Amino acid sequence: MHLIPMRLTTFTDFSLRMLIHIALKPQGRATIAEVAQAYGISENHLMKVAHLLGQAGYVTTLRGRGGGLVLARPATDITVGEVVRRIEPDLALVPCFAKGDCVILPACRLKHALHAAREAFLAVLDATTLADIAVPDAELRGLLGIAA
Amino acid sequence: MHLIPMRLTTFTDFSLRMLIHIALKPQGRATIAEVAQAYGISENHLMKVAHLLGQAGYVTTLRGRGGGLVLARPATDITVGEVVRRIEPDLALVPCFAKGDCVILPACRLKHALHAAREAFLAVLDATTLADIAVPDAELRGLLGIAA
DNA sequence: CCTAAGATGCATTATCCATACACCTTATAG
DNA sequence: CTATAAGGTGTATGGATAATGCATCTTAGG
Repeated sequence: MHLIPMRLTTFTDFSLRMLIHIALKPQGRATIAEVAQAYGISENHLMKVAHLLGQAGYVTTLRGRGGGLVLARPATDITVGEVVRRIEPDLALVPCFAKGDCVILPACRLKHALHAAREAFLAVLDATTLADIAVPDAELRGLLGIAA
Repeated sequence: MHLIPMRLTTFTDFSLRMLIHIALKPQGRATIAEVAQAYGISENHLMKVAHLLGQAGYVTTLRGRGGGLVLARPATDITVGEVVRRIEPDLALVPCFAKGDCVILPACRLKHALHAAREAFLAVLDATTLADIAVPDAELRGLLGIAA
């Protein structure tokens, strides 16, 4: 038996917000400072998010003047499930005995149910693409202060 | 947009373990001290768990000598999903704007996807009963030190 | 070569949960 | 009727983890 920490951290939250923001920009380019301001969140933290998104191959990061972030793959090709799996640290398949503190592990049936439930959770997110959640309508752009 | 803290706390973990333990006992009765010892977990914490399980109507708590905990409903009637929904504090439907810190809430499409994913997660657990995960085989009882 | 942008590491702070402790209540045995 | 075994309750402490802040470096245009 074990505990599946399935909390989505703000790190993952910010990752998704950032991708949405970039996808909504007419030219498809945004800077960290711009996203941080739009959502009123920490620029420092966002920088780390941006870096990881770059390393994971979701965005291309451009340094220097006129730089910023650009989607590295089409929005229709990036699923929410994929991003969550990649960004959320504890969603990775961790052996239940990571802490080795459960006695009935070998015979634990709850483990299977929890695993199946988690897969069902991710399956729904796998069916949702960035294009689905970043529809460039006027309302969304308005709320984010993005000119059409 | 928001963040769904879907981590299962040890509180929920203990709740399920405790229910399993009671269900596995030949006479269907267990004490807090006994369960705490079997799993090597905090008796203090377990006591709060036991109390909540009692309030939620899953067990009947009996004070005094010869007391302990007894299932208040048949194991085939208690689903894991039901317990998780009841015990996990943040799984309750919290408005996304609980913190009021997200700008695009009104137009947020990610919200819907996350909500659907959570429902899929719980649906799997709804299909699992306590009887399914507390099968009284020799292995499980052996690991818990429960005599048949 | 100045400035705008991201990269990186470290330190600090905040949050939340698990745990411990202290004391109370209930009930049965003898 | 008292001792003891059980659960009930509230407060306080500690620890893990994550969010944040700060300092410094690197890269690229103009």
